[in-house]
Amino acid sequence: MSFQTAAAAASIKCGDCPIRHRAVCSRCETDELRELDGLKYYRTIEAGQTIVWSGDEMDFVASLVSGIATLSQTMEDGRTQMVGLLLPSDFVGRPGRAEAAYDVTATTDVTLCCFRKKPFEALMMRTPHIGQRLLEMTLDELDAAREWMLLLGRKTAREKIATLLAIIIRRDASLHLQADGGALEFDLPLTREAMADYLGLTLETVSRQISALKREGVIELRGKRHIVIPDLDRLIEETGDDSDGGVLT
Amino acid sequence: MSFQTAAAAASIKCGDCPIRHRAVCSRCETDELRELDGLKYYRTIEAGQTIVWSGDEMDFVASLVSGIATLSQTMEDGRTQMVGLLLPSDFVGRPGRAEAAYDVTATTDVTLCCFRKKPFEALMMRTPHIGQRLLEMTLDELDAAREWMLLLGRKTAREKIATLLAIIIRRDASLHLQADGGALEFDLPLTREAMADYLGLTLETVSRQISALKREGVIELRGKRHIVIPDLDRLIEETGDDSDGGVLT
DNA sequence: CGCAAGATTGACATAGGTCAACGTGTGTGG
DNA sequence: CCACACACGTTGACCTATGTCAATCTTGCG
Repeated sequence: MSFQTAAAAASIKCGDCPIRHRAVCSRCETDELRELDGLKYYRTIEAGQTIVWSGDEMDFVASLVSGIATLSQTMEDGRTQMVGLLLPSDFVGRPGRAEAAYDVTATTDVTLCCFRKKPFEALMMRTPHIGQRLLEMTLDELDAAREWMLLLGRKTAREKIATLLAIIIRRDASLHLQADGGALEFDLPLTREAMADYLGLTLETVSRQISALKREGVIELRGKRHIVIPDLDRLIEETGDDSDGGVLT
Repeated sequence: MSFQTAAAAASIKCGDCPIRHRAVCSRCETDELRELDGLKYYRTIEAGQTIVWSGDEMDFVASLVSGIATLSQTMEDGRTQMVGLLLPSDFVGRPGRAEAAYDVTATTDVTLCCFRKKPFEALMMRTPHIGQRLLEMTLDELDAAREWMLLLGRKTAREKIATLLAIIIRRDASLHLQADGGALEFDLPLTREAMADYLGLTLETVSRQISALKREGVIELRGKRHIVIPDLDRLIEETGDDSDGGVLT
């Protein structure tokens, strides 16, 4: 497991932090921020590296500053299921728990803003704003997990793929908004295997369904990872969800 | 939707409440309890009735006092997936959200301890103990949801059934502890259809797998709903989980 | 250039879904 | 007190979506 302290990142002041308004610390006042500023330290992890293994002692919690990481569980015989996708501003670790419950793996290069667990927990007791925000974030994650349960339990392979693509777009849309009428496009941040682990499929099925969607014109591929959606409504029909879904509204 | 105020239940003082030490209010001090006592009202729902429909305006939150309820999501074409099982002390509703996100259905007769949402939210702002406990409970639910994602995405039908039985036993064990060496037994609180909705299977598959487990002596049936486990380790082997699993330890 | 790592595709196997018939048991009304 | 209806459960025959195994293609990189 390789990591290093990011010399450059270490100098970021919380006030300038890119995830300032979305992370656990988003509700903190100036003086609370100052305290966090003193506690925090940055850590960077290269793409492909595992950040923590399930069962490891975990003496820190963190906010994901940049990059993408996955939470996954693996059975003894190797079957694995992704149980969460961590994006910038998401929280890693659980206050009040000593051991990691899941494997956390960096999908791209990742920067974490870490806090040693004990001081963080102490701060949390003194600072209701942090607990409040963490509750809100946890409730959102619970909703996402439950939406995923519907996908895993009841959707077909094709619906699963379409849903994943739609979710990635929805997320992307909230950042670099694109022309409404025009074609949407984005880079898949996941390998076929990672997609399979997320969707409860095999990579072969993922590959076949992507090919099928391409053949039928629902999506276009530019290279293996870059996807173009000529007609978003068409894609959304394929997800099996209620037609609206609140995308881009 | 039929419900009524439980005249008898209405007189329960928080101090005597059966879920006093596990629910959202578990950390509250005497004076905080007094305040809750003033806010709360009881509501009972008969087995089979739906408590709220997904999308409904929801102007209350509640603790489940007795009985069992389910959270589920249904797709337009009728496919449904249970996304949570609510047991006594579990919390219903989400502070800060106006509409219910899931159908909540009473599986058995159910008693709720309700709070109108606005006053409860206000109380939560003033009383960190409630938010803290709710965070803890939400984190536990998130873990449970993620464990269920592994089951839905990667387990075989047989493993799914065995896991469900093991979970019910684990829960039961924490109440009426039974002789360690002796056979464990319990009543299934769910129909085959509800089990299927929980496990992402059809009821036929559930029925077949239960028959198979019976045929092979992993379980015994007394009537349709009462289950006897002659050898717990044997059942746990069938779940596909790590051998220990922390059951009864 | 030539190999890995990722991705695609094909042939085939199978777990679980679907449709349909048949049990079982319990509460209700004649 | 019977019977019969209805909800729940079981079982069978068959089908299909997805998994498995294996060969081949593509592409970026040392």
